[in-house]
Amino acid sequence: MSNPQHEKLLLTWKSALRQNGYRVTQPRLQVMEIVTSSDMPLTPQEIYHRSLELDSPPGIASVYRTLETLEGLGLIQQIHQPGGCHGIWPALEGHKHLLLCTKCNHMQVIEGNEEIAEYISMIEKETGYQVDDHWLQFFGQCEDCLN
Amino acid sequence: MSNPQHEKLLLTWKSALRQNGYRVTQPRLQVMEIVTSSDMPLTPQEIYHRSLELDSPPGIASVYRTLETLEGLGLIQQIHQPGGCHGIWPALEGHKHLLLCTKCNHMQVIEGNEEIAEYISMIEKETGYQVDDHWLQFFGQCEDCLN
DNA sequence: ACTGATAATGATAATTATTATCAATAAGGA
DNA sequence: TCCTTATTGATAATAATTATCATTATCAGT
Repeated sequence: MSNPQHEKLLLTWKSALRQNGYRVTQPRLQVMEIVTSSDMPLTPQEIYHRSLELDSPPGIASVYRTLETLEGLGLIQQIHQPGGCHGIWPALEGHKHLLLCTKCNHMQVIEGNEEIAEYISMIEKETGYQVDDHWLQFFGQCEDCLN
Repeated sequence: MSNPQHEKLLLTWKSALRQNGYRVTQPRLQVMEIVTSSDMPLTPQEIYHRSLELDSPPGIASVYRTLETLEGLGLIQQIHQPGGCHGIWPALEGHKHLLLCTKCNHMQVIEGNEEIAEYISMIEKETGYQVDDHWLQFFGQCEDCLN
């Protein structure tokens, strides 16, 4: 509803489906409508429950299938927030940045300094947000995996 | 095994348990041993499966309970990586940074620029990593929730 | 607009992950 | 060593996701 890209995005997605040999079906349209019009990230379950307000809601399986398809086309991505996922690691003291190897999953912790303090105050001014915390992770390959 | 903080961390955790009225039990020790000695984030399932190598492995329920306790004491935290979690959002084009309101879940996308380019090259020099991507999220309160 | 091939759906069973239950066990203070 | 009770193991319950398959609806070709 509040996403201004809503209409434009829907058109893009529909043609992306067609161009890749997928049919533009009712259940897919319903899911895409919900996803593109939301102003916050939604879980598959949340999308499904929102769809129940509609006249002929899609089955839960179609919601998952549609999301799988959209992700395969690179149209959606997962957003990660504290409180989800499962990677367990000893708690980090103070403010740290993470460096993760996408090959071997090795994780390295970097002491966070003032690298982005200026950036943060700029963001606060521009957006009106009060930034309490940030989360900076780098992904790449560690020394071992490069050789 | 490769975590150098291993022994020290275990001692810290054991006294933290005792100081908070928790008993230091066999299953808890087994889980803590696995978590502190790993050089990569592990899911509860991964921890459980690793524990099966041990002589009297803990039950799966105790693995979850131990992790819950350790998290409650602030000794562990979850690490999020692409591929987990469930928040669905239209794919972002180019490089963006995220601003998330921890009260209303509103998400705002910020155009990523060169704010941390210097920081990245410094990290590459210091660690030997090749950084392919990064992930910068800010958490706080949006303008609306502040009022 | 109609038709046919088949991709996609709905309903539901199966699988997987996590949490709850409760009698039996073991930690640790006296 | 004993006693209290926090904790455990086994397993049932719940929740989330994926697989199965007969039926349906999309859309290319008339």
